[in-house]
Amino acid sequence: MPRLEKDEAAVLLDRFRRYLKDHHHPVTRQRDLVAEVVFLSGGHLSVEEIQRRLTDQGETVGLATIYRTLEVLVKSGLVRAHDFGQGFRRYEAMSTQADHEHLICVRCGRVDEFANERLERMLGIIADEQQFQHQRHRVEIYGVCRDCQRKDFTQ
Amino acid sequence: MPRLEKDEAAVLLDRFRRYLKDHHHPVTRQRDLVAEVVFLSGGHLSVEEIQRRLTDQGETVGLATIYRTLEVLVKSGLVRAHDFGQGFRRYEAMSTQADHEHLICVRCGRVDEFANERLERMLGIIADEQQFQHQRHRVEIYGVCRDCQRKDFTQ
DNA sequence: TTGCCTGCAAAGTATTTGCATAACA
DNA sequence: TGTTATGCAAATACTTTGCAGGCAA
Repeated sequence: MPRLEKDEAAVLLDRFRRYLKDHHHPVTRQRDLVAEVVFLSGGHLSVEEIQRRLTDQGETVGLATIYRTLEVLVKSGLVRAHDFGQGFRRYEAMSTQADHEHLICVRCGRVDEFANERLERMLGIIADEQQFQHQRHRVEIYGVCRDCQRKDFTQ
Repeated sequence: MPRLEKDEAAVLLDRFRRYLKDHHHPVTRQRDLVAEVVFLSGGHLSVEEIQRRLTDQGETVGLATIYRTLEVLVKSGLVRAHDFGQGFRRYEAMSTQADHEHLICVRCGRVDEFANERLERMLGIIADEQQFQHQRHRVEIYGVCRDCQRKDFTQ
């Protein structure tokens, strides 16, 4: 599971600040805080989880501001939005790592990642065959994660 | 693009009626109407589109009833629900055809299908490698469809 | 100083639920 | 006749928007 290093989070945060400046958007305390939480986590956070982490840090940022900051982060290309069909979105830092896809546990909701070059290539070829101009794709495998399989045995 | 034949729609409707009877759920006019629209279309309909088609037929079915009927249809296994990240769900008849994946046009929202056995096999293997118990998956390719590419040229 | 940001509350969108009435078996 | 469905309206969950006041450049 690729978790972002503290160094990488710092790099991303720097890029975000530069992005804001380049686009004449003020760099504010709230934007910094939200971005930092997403970059440091490296996981797939919901807005609720982001707000909880901020609260745990003793910071208060309004929900609307979190949503608005995430919008900017997505536009900047530093964060990616996901909809895993759970009724809300999840946000993920776009580190320098390669493209990856997701494994979603239907029991516990945990989201893991995997990367597979052959798969990526195959999708490009399939799109070509259909004369479809490929931009991006989404591959999600739903099932039971290792931990939840273990629980089946225990019980 | 596999569109369902009228005959196949009739078969599916029959199965749905039997499913209702087997589960001691009344077969009502509204359930019949909603199921028929989905089975005959063969596409990927939103609830709004389903209601519009019913209205066009001169039938009035309440929104809540459409949602409740779709829930039963999904439980019966005759219809599949999709979330293509457009802010609402789409529903598709599960014909006898093989598993397939989707191509979603980011311009016009059109949804096309493709089937690829090698891809299906590869996903099973990837899940195994990750010790993940594969149940189902979702592969979506986002980009520009043939028609919208053509429009680029014209303009 | 000027303009964009923030937080609150209100609005919005897709979907679900409660309840009185109506339809199926 | 006894369930269960239906339709309306209200509720819900997540997200977006309007606006008055507050920071960043």
